[in-house]
Amino acid sequence: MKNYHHGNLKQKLLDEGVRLLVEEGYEKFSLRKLAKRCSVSHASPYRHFSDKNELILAIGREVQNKFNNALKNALENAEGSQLDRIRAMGREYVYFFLSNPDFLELLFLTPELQDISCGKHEHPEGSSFETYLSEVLPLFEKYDPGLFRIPQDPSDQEVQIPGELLRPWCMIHGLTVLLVKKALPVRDKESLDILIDQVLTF
Amino acid sequence: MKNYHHGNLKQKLLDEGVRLLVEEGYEKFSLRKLAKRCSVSHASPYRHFSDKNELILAIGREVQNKFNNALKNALENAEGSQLDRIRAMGREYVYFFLSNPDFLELLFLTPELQDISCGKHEHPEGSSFETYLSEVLPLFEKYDPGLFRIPQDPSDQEVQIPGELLRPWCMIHGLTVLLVKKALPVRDKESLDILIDQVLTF
DNA sequence: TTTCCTATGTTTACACTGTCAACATAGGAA
DNA sequence: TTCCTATGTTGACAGTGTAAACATAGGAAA
Repeated sequence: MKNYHHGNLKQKLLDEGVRLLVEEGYEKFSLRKLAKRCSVSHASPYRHFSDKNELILAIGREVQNKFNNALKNALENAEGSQLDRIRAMGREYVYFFLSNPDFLELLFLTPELQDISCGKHEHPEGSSFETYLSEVLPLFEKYDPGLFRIPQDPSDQEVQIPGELLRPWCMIHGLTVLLVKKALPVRDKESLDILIDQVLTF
Repeated sequence: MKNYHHGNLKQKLLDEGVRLLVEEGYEKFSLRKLAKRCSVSHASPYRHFSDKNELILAIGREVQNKFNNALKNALENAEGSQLDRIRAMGREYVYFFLSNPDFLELLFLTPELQDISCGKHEHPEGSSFETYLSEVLPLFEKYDPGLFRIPQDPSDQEVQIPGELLRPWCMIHGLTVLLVKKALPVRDKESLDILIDQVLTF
């Protein structure tokens, strides 16, 4: 039997998994469909992931990395004032989820993935919020960097995120949800960018 | 056979459905479990709802109504300046989802439900965003009410929501997500309220 | 009262799902 | 050359959504 061993099934599962997720949506995603797509029997994913949850979590990390890189690039290539740079990142934030609406669910709603996107830092890449903080931090040298650390023990903590960083994040995330869910109609990219700037005004 | 006909199964499915959803979470929710809970055979829900989706959509509307009423009450009972009243509503917004985290998924992520929570108005109760707009509108008499209408045809529309209303909504929704997903630790209700006020400062 | 219709329930069946255990083999380590 | 293990396959199982065929309670009509 030829190609009994696949070679690099794990990565193929991840790549094809992202595609399947985009095509079918989170609800209709299934392990067996994914296995079939990779031309492999329905149980073989279990050699690489202990669980469906574990697979989706890994896919989430892939998407998370893309998202973080997109934000980082936008921030690094932006010019102008601090506010200009934050706005550039905000645009990228919106674009990212607008062109892949299912990623919004994936990153912020999958029960196991919420830790990745929002807070706890079990894997080295860090959460999008942490990336946001650490990237935006240099724009605000006046603050003590210690202020931005997300505490290890959530049970005994004071609110530590300064409003100057928290508020843009809340704002742009809320706007993204409204846009992705089509609560706000936008005519074209111009008016979208105007809307983003309008919202990111402090 | 006694009680062959149930009496009011439809409402019981909705009530028990909300409970099941809270207990098991959105992922593990199943029609058959719900039927068993209602002491009824697994196919009987189909006499009242054409679909699992349709049932969840109906449950969503129940939750939506609770949510809208909670916001409305908070706004009506609030005193003080316009900003004070918006902040009161913001607190209620956060409390609601913090005490029932699964409702956040239900209202804003269920594919079919996004229309309910966010924008399109197929049912009379209106979306939470519309409720928000129509309730908050009186606080801003200086604006033309026409500005706040969500347009019927999304394809040919200008951005029409004034920033004074859009920004608080984005803000409080983004904050809610961060809090529900535990990205931001809060010690107690006092510091939570401080955080909300901090974020809702314009 | 009797008849019969329909709303609402049940039963059975099917394809599909996640998951596991038993098995098979490719390809490197000893 | 031998054998081990990582990686694949096959078959089974319980649970899922859904549809079709069937049953009856309880009111409408006679």
